[in-house]
Amino acid sequence: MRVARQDGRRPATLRMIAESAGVDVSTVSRVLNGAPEDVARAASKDTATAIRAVAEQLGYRPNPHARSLRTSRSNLVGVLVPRLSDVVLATIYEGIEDEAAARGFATFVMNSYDRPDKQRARTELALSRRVDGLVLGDAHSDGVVLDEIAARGVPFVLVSRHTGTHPSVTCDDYRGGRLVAEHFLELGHRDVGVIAGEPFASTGIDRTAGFTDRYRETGLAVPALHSAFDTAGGHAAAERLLRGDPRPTALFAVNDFAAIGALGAVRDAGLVPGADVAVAGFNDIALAAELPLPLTSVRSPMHTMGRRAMELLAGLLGGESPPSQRLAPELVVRASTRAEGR
Amino acid sequence: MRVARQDGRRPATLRMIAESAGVDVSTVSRVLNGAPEDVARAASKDTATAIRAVAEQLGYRPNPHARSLRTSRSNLVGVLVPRLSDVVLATIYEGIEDEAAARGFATFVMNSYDRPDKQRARTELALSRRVDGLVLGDAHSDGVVLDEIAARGVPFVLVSRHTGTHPSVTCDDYRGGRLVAEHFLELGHRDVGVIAGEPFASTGIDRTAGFTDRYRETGLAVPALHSAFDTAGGHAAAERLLRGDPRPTALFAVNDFAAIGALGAVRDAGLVPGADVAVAGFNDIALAAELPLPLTSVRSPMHTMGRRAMELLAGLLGGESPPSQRLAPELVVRASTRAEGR
DNA sequence: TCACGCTACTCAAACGTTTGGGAAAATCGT
DNA sequence: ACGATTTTCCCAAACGTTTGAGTAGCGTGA
Repeated sequence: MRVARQDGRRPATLRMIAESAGVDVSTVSRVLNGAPEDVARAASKDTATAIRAVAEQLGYRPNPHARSLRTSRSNLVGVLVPRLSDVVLATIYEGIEDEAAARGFATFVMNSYDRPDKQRARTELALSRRVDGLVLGDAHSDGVVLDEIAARGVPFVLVSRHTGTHPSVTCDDYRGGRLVAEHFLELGHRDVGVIAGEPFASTGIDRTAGFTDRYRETGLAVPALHSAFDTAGGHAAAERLLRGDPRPTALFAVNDFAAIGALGAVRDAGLVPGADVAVAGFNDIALAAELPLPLTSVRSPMHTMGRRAMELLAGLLGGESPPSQRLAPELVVRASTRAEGR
Repeated sequence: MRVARQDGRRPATLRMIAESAGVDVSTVSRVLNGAPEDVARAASKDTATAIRAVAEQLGYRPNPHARSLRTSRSNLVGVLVPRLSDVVLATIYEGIEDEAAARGFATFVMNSYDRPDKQRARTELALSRRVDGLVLGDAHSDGVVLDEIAARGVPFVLVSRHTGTHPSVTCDDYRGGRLVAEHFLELGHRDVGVIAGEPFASTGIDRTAGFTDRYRETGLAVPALHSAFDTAGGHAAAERLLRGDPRPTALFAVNDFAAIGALGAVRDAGLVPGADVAVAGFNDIALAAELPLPLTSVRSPMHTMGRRAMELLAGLLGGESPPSQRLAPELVVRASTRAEGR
């Protein structure tokens, strides 16, 4: 096993290798960490392999702090999310992390709890850690914190939510909302309601807009209620919508957790979810398929969104200005809308 | 708004402050980043305030790379978890992050997917980033990867799972298992089964042991089946347990997601969960209370575990050797076990 | 033979901090 | 008034890298 490496001693440095190989540290640097053309001009094939041998034997790992200090590039990126214990954001972050790792970046994640003061404070913290850029999953549609960050010239991309013209990778939420509307219309639902999520999140806004636009096109108005993105929020909103007259026969929650809460509210109202009232959610989290009453949901490519966002940021850091992306959603129909409404 | 700071220009350095204040950079360093006694010996009250004024005006932030290079301390810690999109681990990580931030540490999180090769690779990555220490949430009970890490002299603490004598912060899982057994016994369940989780995780092992020990004390044997920690795993294991003769009237899943899967399996078997078969889980994730059939579960202090783990690591890095901690679990009874079994 | 251009290197400075060791100036004790 | 002490500060080296600029030695063509 190649475990022991350098047990008690300090980590190997370029200088140690240089001395051991009888060359200058600059030569070692170019051979070990330089571009192929650099290494060609820096040393003969023989010295290069000799250097590499010593490096391997000493277990050399470049010191990232020294490198960052010299190059003023940290290969660090900061990631801000509303809340990591929300599985949607956690999954997006997994995508970000995977892509970042593949590109040699390391990431810091932090929760902003969707609070502007925390957003500012956490951004500040990331910046003080000298990140090269940021991936923001907690953009608010008013965009004020974002504009502040942009004004400071910090490269960043948005993920999941979008705002203004800032580069972003999102799901085509509007399209997703329409998909649900189509589905409900096909099932014959004419009295429906939307649990619209937080008013500052483009996800909820767009999903709601897609849905209501489609209904408006058929001449039907749709009541929509804002709510927290969690079960409690969904429950409360559904409760109120179910008191409407006429009572909706189908509910669209812009988020799976809210949809789960809605299922509970339907049951609490003495109705049978899926039969009396159809319920659809959004994101298609793993749990949706496993619920006692499997939940119809719009699958959003969360992991891919994360990857793409990191790709975009890498592009940005490389001096390009890659275009925003909107990824296609997909409706997954399950029992919670399969039985005929009414 | 104090936004503009230093728009286009490079970040402020000690030298810039020193020149602007007419003192040496070492003086500035001591005043700005030194211990109170240091600053006292470094400059008069007046110069100190003058220096601080300039620093503030220039928006000075110490360069962490330069500092780390000089001190060979990074104030970085690496965190390894099986999977961040598991809400249990995400919540623990939130605790870690909160405590780390409060102590001026930044954290890298990475998924190991409970695979030893990934554990090694990710550890290597963290180490190459020069973390001061690690928090490991993915310890396997065989402990081989851990021993390798320990042999390299890297400070680390375990969280959620424990192994050997490595410092750890865990829930008292054994106790938690016993609590569920007590509860089941009080309800009169004599034929029960355990969905035991992965065989390499101390969480599953201890929870199962606590439960079966309690039953053994009353002279009853308990069938236990290993499973993945997710709904699918719980579903499959429950299915098999329900085929037992006599058929169990209560199931204990060592994890809430597995419990949710078990609920589905009970229903699929034509039985009524909560009435025909009681089901209890572990962790008491937020969802447990919100399910159509609210789930009885053992609450484990996930966030606190994270915080404490980071505290422990900080202690370790400070040269102490703080003792491992086992935090108390708490049984939360809900409808999934409230109706009489049988 | 000499100017020339390679090849294979070396030199030295710089990135922004921290920190041990002074040292000049001010203050104090007697 | 003079040595001792304290206050207030400066000097310089070091952490490990990268990178622009140079150079010794060698082969080549005329």
